[in-house]
Amino acid sequence: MPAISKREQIITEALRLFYQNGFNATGIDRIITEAGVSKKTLYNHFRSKDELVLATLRKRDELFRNNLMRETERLASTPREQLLAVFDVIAAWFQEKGFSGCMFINAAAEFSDTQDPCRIVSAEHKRLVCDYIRGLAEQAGAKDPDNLSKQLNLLIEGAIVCTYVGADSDAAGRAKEMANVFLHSALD
Amino acid sequence: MPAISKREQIITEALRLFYQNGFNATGIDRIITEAGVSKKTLYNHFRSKDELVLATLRKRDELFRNNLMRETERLASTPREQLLAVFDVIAAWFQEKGFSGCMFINAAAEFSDTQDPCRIVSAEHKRLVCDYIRGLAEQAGAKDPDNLSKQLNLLIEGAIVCTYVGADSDAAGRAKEMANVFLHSALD
DNA sequence: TTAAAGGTAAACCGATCGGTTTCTTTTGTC
DNA sequence: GACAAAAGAAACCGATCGGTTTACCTTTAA
Repeated sequence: MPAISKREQIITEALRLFYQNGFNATGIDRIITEAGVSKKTLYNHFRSKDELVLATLRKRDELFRNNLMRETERLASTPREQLLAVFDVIAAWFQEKGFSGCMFINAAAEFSDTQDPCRIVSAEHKRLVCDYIRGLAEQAGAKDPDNLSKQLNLLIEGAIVCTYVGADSDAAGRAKEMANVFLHSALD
Repeated sequence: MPAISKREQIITEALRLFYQNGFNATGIDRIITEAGVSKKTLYNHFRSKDELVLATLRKRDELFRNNLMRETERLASTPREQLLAVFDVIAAWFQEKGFSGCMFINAAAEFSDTQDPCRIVSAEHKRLVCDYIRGLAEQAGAKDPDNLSKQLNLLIEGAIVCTYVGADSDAAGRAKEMANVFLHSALD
């Protein structure tokens, strides 16, 4: 067993390519070339491209949420401050080179069947991010944590789209200001 | 010259298929079959698939904004009410059968190059919608119409994503309530 | 020592991709 | 009725798609 398993190599490279260039636009041949792996090996680890796509989405969810939680808790110490810090974390994300929007929004755009496993994983990801925020809202003592978390989540999605599609360079900052308004009404 | 030109037939069908199934996933053969048109005719009217995609996006922008303005002005009479009515219009859009999110968000997901003409048209569309809202905000006498329009626009984008990706069934209603908060601070 | 497991490279598969070409038929106009 | 433009049907192009197969090469553990 090598330090980095072949499976991990493939997922890592597929993650990069799918995120950067889209799912349908990225062929298997491209993935195996850049991962430095043979086609047979890929199909030893994944039954089909669909299964690989699903595995990369799950990996992305894991990496994204871990980073979100780590950075949020690094930037602020109290739950209330953390609810705002979330917007600083996504602002930093928007600045990353290679930023290509939200991979799950992108996946939803390419897989039109709502029952497609990719769509289910994408909806699940959005729910999990919202769950994290609701946890912070509860800790902060919000009157209606569920409502507050859904409001902040909507602002996050809006900021992503305004930045990526609308090329609005300060959408994260605007969303943070807007979030502050709802924080006050939910916590004062 | 027939009542409906071949060009219009092609664009109409391409619009449906691209919106419903995605751009890369929709082949030329499928479009000509469903449009009832020969391949030669399609390539008489459009130099390439890329050009057809671009034409359908422009058509979509026209149809979408015309509908948005018409419905908004049908539902409410004063600019202030119209700013809120926008959210009722998108709520109705979300309910339409065949709703597949925002075609321009979807396009941005598939065309990763920011300089791609499709991306430029998509950004332009978002700007034009925002412009319309800013016009309403000006008429309503908002203190900072530009800021208000960007806030409301961000809420619209958030509602679209929460509905389509997150499967949140009341995102439009939530966005409307949130919009009302900013309307009050900008107009009172 | 050996044999299984897992790897590589490359040929191969049928299907589909975007796009072109050829030839025939229809269509609208003088 | 003659004629040119537009459209249709279908063969064809090279490239790529997702996926399989074959043959050979390492590693590793019994």
